[in-house]
Amino acid sequence: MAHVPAAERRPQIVEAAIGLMAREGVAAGSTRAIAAEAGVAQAMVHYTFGSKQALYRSVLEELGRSLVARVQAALPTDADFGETVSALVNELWRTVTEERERYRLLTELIMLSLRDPVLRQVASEFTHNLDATAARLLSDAATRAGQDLALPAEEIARFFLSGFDGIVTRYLTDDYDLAACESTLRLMLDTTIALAVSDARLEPGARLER
Amino acid sequence: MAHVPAAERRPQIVEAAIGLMAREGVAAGSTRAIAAEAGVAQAMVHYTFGSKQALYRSVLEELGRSLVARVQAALPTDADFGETVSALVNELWRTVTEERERYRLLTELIMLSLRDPVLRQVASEFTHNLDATAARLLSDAATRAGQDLALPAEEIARFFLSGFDGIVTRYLTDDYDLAACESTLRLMLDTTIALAVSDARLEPGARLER
DNA sequence: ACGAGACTTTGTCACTCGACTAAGTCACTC
DNA sequence: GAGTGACTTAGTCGAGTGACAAAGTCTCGT
Repeated sequence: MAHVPAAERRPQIVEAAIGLMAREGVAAGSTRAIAAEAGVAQAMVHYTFGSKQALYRSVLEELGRSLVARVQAALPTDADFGETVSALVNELWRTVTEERERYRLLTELIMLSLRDPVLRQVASEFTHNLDATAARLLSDAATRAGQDLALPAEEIARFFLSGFDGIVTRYLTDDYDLAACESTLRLMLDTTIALAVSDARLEPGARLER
Repeated sequence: MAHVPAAERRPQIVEAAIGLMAREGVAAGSTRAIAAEAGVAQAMVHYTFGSKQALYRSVLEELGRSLVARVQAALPTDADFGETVSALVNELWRTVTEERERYRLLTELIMLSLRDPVLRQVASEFTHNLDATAARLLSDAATRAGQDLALPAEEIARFFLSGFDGIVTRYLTDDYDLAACESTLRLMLDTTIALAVSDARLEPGARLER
């Protein structure tokens, strides 16, 4: 193997880790298997990242980065509020279905991270980053359309992203019920838009105790 | 260790597995660790269940069974539609918050199961069972209140349960943002009820591409 | 009370894991 | 072009894994 600076080795190993783990699951992501996938010696992984945890951290960050980048790139330049939100949601869904294994890995990795104090931090930042990005996109779209949001953008973002996350879990569980997932997603999208633009809030509160 | 029929040994080991794995994560659920938690020899686990996979299967089934049982037990005897749904959702949320670690384990286990052909089946059945139960509870509540549902009960059930699942994921990710989760849940509940009883559907379709 | 079969234990097998060491090899700087 | 430091490799360590075999122990039906 030719000598390559660690800075170039890093993304190469991260990509190998993503490819392998997306294909065979997080549990298959041993340093040995990842090294083999990348075509380097096992000790290389520890030399480059220091620990398995640090590699996982990089993998998690890379998965989050690429997801957000792809969806943000689909932002329409001129469209009304509903169209803008629809376009973004469509791109998000398209990403999940086209890169299903990659997205499944992201979900697995987040669950795994919750047991590790360091990775937990990364997962938490990922979620908050997603929330903040969605909220910004929402309020930008409203401003551009000259509309006021009926609820705080953060609240709408959390509402939709939570729902989306649940739908994705179902999509991953049930291979073949794509139609049901898309129907639920459509409902979630329509609801979110209605929630965002309608002045009349849906039966205000007090349904939940405390 | 006294001699005990396998039929009694089984739930004892399952409970030990749940306790241990809820506390320390699925990854900590080796047959040795589980046996130690249950106070039996390691070989006992294989004698009783045949394989680790079969034990995990039993654990998954038990977690699902107890969750559904608890929520169903909270069904009000006489209440209008909104109150009934609210009561059930409150009980569901209370279950998740009170037995947080147990519920986190259920989530972890489902994700893990998706990589195993046998366990995948169990996870899929669990989800469908939840959907069917929720749909039945919904249409019963509507019937009792003399109301018609504006959408098929199954669709409403899937909508809510997807959203709930996503909120739980967030709750597990963010220890301290309980308030945000409960606020999103309230929104999800109000939306679901509005979706169920309103004649006017929210902006019918065409927002999602094929 | 005794035999059979269900339960239990100890011990081991073959394998995998993350991490590290020590001995290299290459590329870049002076 | 020599040498220094960054990169690469093979090899190993100790711990842990699921599974199983063999031998021992108890319980229940007869």
